[in-house]
Amino acid sequence: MYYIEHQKILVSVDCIIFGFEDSKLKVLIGHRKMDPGRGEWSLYGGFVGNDESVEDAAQRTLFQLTGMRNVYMRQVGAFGAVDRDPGARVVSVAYYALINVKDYSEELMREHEVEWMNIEELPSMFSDHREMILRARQMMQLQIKTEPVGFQLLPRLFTLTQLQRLYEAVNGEDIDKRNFRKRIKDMEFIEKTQLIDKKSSKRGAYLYQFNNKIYNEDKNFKL
Amino acid sequence: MYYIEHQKILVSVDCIIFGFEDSKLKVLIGHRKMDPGRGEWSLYGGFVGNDESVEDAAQRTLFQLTGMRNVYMRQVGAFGAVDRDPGARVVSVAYYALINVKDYSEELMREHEVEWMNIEELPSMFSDHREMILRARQMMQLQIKTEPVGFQLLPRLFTLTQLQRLYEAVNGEDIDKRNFRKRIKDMEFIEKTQLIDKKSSKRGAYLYQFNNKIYNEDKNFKL
DNA sequence: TCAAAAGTGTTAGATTTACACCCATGA
DNA sequence: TCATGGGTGTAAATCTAACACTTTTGA
Repeated sequence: MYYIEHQKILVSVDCIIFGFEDSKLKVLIGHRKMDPGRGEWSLYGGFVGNDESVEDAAQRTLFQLTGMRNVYMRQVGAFGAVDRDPGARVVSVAYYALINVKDYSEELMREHEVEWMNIEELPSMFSDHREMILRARQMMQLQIKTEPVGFQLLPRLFTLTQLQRLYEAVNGEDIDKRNFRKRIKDMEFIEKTQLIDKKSSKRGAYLYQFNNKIYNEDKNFKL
Repeated sequence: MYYIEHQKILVSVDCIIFGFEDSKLKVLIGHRKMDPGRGEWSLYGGFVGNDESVEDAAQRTLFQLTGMRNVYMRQVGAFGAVDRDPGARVVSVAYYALINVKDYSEELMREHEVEWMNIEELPSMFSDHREMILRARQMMQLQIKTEPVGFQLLPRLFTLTQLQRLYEAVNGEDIDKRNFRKRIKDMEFIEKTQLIDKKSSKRGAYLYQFNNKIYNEDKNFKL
């Protein structure tokens, strides 16, 4: 074996799981179930095993929490302050994931005792978890401007108002409705269906869907 | 102690050191001096000790190689494939740094047997070091559009042509000279001095400098 | 009947892009 | 004297931002 003279360190992953509900960007957090720090608000995380990649560990952790696979996930970065975890030296790699709130069963939420917290109203949290969330949000804000990732947070069929509220929630500022719709119309991969949503208004609104095949033809997204 | 049931892993840092010379973006790489992989093209790296943050380890590693402190550095991310290092399981956190080629002594270059490699002509490299460099470059390309980090790669005094060549090298495409200079003129924190550089042309060109104090007043940068 | 959300175009201003010639100097 | 890099302005096209009213329908 090589590098034997060097010190090994615990490596963990933490999942920042974003969801969108009631026109608000939310993040899934719970109360820490182990010492030290038991009871504090915390991200859901796990340790990286010797025989799994860091990426796989993040996917596995997300699966444990949500039962979902093939979820959109991106690395936020490594957090490596010496005293970031009061229990031991742990270097953690944060990932953010985008899921549709409706796909996450309330049953699992109760089982893991996690809840959707409004991103604008984060409590103080265990270790550096709050900074992780803020960094993840910054990255997501950049990402969502140039790649069609917002659809991960919506149901397959969505109204234009929902889509607009999503962008407003992520970026934290209002968007002009007419300008927004004009830009959407230019994107052929956001397809209008003939279905009408009657839940959100009396009049009803057309439902749209993201067509990934068309998007892949020229990947021309800008919002 | 907590978390005792979990496995510890070697954590390393790798430094992607960018420089700018002969109108080309370059990266400092050398031949690996240890087994396994001895002799392969490699980034300069080091292991993270138990009592230093990952960030500090990166700064320390950079200092070992260049003798420089207070260098502009940003994390690229964690690389965690199980078999990325043939010697052992190692999770590595990559950082990129921007330095002025002139500040790096040829003596140290010889001592560490590293050289400036054109970013467009990267050889195949040890482990995932090539991917690290490519990711670092992508991040740098984004960064340099909205923050005045390019000056880190230039001497304190520079000509507008040098600055333009730098942006061309980073983004890999030519820029119109008149449009470029128009944009520069709008930025008050890029100050014209009365000094003339005679090295690069017979006529001579005015030297400019970045004024960080003025920049901090309203941080309005866009290129 | 009225409150609430859906839907729809135009215009002024700002920004971006394309483009060509003269200048100063050392070799 | 000429080759080399330094320096300069304008106009067309594109993009962005601001703005208000009509429609539909369930309560």
